[in-house]
Amino acid sequence: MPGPDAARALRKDAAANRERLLRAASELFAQRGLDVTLNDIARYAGVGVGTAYRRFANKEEVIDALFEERMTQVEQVAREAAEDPDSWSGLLHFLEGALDLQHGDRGLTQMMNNPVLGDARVAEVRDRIAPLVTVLVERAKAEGVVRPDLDQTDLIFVQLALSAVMDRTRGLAPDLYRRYLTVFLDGIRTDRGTFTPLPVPPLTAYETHEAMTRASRRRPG
Amino acid sequence: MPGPDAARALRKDAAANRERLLRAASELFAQRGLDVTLNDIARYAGVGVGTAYRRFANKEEVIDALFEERMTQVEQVAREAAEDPDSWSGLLHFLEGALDLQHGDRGLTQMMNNPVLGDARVAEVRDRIAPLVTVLVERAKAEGVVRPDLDQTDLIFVQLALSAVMDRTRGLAPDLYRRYLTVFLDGIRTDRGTFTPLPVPPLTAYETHEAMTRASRRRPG
DNA sequence: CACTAACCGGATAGCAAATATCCGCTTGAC
DNA sequence: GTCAAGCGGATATTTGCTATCCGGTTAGTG
Repeated sequence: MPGPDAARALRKDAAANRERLLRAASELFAQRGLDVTLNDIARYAGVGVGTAYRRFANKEEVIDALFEERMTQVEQVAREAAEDPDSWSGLLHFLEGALDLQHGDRGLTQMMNNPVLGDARVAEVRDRIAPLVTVLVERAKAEGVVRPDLDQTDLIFVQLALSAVMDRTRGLAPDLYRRYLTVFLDGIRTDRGTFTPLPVPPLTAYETHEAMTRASRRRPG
Repeated sequence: MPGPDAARALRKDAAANRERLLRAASELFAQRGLDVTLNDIARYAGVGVGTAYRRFANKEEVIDALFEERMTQVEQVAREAAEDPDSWSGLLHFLEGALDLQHGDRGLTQMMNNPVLGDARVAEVRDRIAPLVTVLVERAKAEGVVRPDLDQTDLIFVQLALSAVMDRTRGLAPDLYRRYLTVFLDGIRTDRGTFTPLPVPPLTAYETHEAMTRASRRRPG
């Protein structure tokens, strides 16, 4: 009885189904977040539930299989940002880029903000990304383009804060969060003569009420 | 068969138990959020489950009974803020006050940010508070102390964003959110010569990892 | 083509957690 | 003293997800 995915070549159809499952999971996670069911994923993939469970022991294994590639995207953004010769635009690039990824993928937000996976797995990725963020912030501080009391960890929490807005306004004004990103940036930049124009109009009072009144997820935070 | 709480005087012991239940609910909601069970509440109140269900048809009815007084606190803060002769300090007072209330009451955050109650109920409260916020923002804009593209609805979303941080760091650095409130305020104030010192130290990298790695609730969001 | 190990679908068993009821016993109020 | 009102808490019900099982199908090989 080989556990799911013992390291042995799968039959062609099985391998194909595994791929369909991963693609389906990827889409569903992006649209609806990580709490879709493995059964949902199977149905969406056009495959029996049994097949899903034969290929993956449980949902976490599916998440794990997608975790790497998603986090690599984030790492990529951080790396580009850290390599930007202009430290301010690097910072900008990182925050905008990371948030934009989450913007297109609800599951990614949950992967980044929740303990969905084993500590070890998460720690490994963090150890790859954290140093880049440190560079980003320290460099900007050294050059005096941002407030001196800014900390690397602040970027994490800002991202967390803004993703809460994103989540609430998804499907109504999905990029409203960019208003607050802009305000935040104006709050940390040294050379702010005049305000950076807000890139997105505010919601009307009615729309705001709509947004706050919609069901969340079930749950998420 | 009178439904729970038909408008008829309760026997003395019954009335007392109702009070104990409400007090228990208030504390549990504050500590653990709205998703505690009616059974939890009964146990905490030192009362049988049956008693709880005799007094309230379900948890929502308990929330509803507490909703009013909680929201009145928020309204109070908004009113004080709107009456502050200094429009900037009014704004400050509102945001700090509202967030501080949430700081001490996890359930309140959920009441404010989630559709836990009927639309009608929420709409009524909103109609009482929204005008005050409008005054606050419009006045500050008119006096030129904040950026002209600030909108009243922005205060709502900032509060939402910061409460996400608060929720994540509760029990580790419960007032970390004040860092980001300060940055936000620096991002909207016109007369910022120098940065407002951040009122709270950042988390260490390790603490940040801790915070992001802890279980959320079940979920919320 | 014949054969079989691998694979498939999806009904359904299992499980967990919350909700809500029921009923025999107790107590406040008149 | 009487009894409607109230009490406790074991337990039935519900809900929604997780995971298995098994009869039927198919890829791959000689």
